[in-house]
Amino acid sequence: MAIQVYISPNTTLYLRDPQATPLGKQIITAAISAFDELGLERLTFRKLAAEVGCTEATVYRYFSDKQQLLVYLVSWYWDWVHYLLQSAAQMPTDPVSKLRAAVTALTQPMVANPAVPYIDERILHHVVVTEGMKAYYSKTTDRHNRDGVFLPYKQLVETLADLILAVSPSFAYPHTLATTLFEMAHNQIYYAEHLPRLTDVRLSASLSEQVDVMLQTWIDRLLLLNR
Amino acid sequence: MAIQVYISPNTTLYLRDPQATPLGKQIITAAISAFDELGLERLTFRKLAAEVGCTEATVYRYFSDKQQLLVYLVSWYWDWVHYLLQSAAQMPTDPVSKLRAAVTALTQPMVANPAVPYIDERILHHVVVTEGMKAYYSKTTDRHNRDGVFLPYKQLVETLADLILAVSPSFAYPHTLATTLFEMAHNQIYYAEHLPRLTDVRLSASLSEQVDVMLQTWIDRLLLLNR
DNA sequence: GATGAATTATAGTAATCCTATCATGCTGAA
DNA sequence: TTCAGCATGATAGGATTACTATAATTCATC
Repeated sequence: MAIQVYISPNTTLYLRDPQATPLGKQIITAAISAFDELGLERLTFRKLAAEVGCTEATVYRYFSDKQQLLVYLVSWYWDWVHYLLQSAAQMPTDPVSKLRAAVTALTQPMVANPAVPYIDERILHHVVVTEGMKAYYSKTTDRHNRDGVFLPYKQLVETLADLILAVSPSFAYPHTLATTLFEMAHNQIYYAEHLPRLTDVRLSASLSEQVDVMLQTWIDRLLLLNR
Repeated sequence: MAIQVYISPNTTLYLRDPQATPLGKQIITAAISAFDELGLERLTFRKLAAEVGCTEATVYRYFSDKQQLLVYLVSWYWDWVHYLLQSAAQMPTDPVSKLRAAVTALTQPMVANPAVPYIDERILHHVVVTEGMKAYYSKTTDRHNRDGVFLPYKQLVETLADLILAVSPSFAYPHTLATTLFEMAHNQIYYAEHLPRLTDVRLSASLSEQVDVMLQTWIDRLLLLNR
């Protein structure tokens, strides 16, 4: 695993590679902030272009529409989490510690990647928490999926599912548990922020730790205590 | 519990009560089909009005925008599920059977309600599976929440959380488990349909039963096997 | 049948979502 | 140096969407 991590999403995720030009990188930076502030529905390429200081048409040369732009960012995020997760799971030697380390990693994905100064992982994480599911709950999902756009997420799920099976080979639902853990890591944060009666974690500085402890409990009971 | 179930969503969920007029009922019927076919992004009040046979402005008199319309339908759905869940949990006497019956009920929410002929619960269920989370992952969520719009869902979560605590009073995460079960019941279906590598259930006539068995396993391991 | 309220139809504005075209400026090869 | 080729800017504009204002119509009641 290299120290510097360059993440290159699938080429069907953009019209022109935004990581290849300074303007493209500016668009990515501004897009992350704009998604965070406006959300998918209110974000327009006009506003984004105004933020970047270029024209609407220029943004359209990089991404065909805002849905593609969101999928691009989410895809980048999953690649980054995949790297963090594999790094964390590499050090422990026994399967249980590997899985525990992997789960902890996915509750703390807002570490900065020094190789990519134009992406603020902290803000991107928050964008994925609030907008991420819109990337694959859409009428464009089947087409995107045929283009291999969701491969990063699928591979990440496969990696975690393998760690789950290493701990408990007879567990019948490794993929479901993997996706459920990813979703819990996100929506528990969203609920704590917006709909606190839907969760048992509380908005505070220790939110990530609360979620980590909760997911470890899930692992304990689903896989370890009654093998 | 009455045999006929009339569900009356919060009055901030519409401008004019659609259940009070024949045209309003037609709008609901058409909206459910339109959301199913087009999804939130592609649905417009113009298309919906064309389907109903009225004008765009007429639809606007019932609902201020399509987001409100979606929240209305999802809210109606949660009230319906709440009724089904409580009916199912009423018969058993011991807490474990109550919880099991409740969980089974939420994997089969496409039963028809004879009191409401203008709503096809089967299609509405599918709409909630594919579009439901967009009702509360939105920049309008905080405002809607202040208006009490999500009360039906919160109450449903509270009901299931109580059933969970009755089985396992020391369990620390009853609300999180409740919401997770609701979400699994939906997204496992979505994944089976669109992203099968993210789940272990398979698209077939027995999909509901597969999900039921899976959720019962979750209950078993999280609450029962290691009390 | 007339009156007034409820509802609908018509029309129109502003914004959004794109696409097209042409000019300009920069870069790298001949 | 020149020139081809590409990226971007500038500008325009069309189709659709989102929403609103107002006129027209219906309908119950007196």
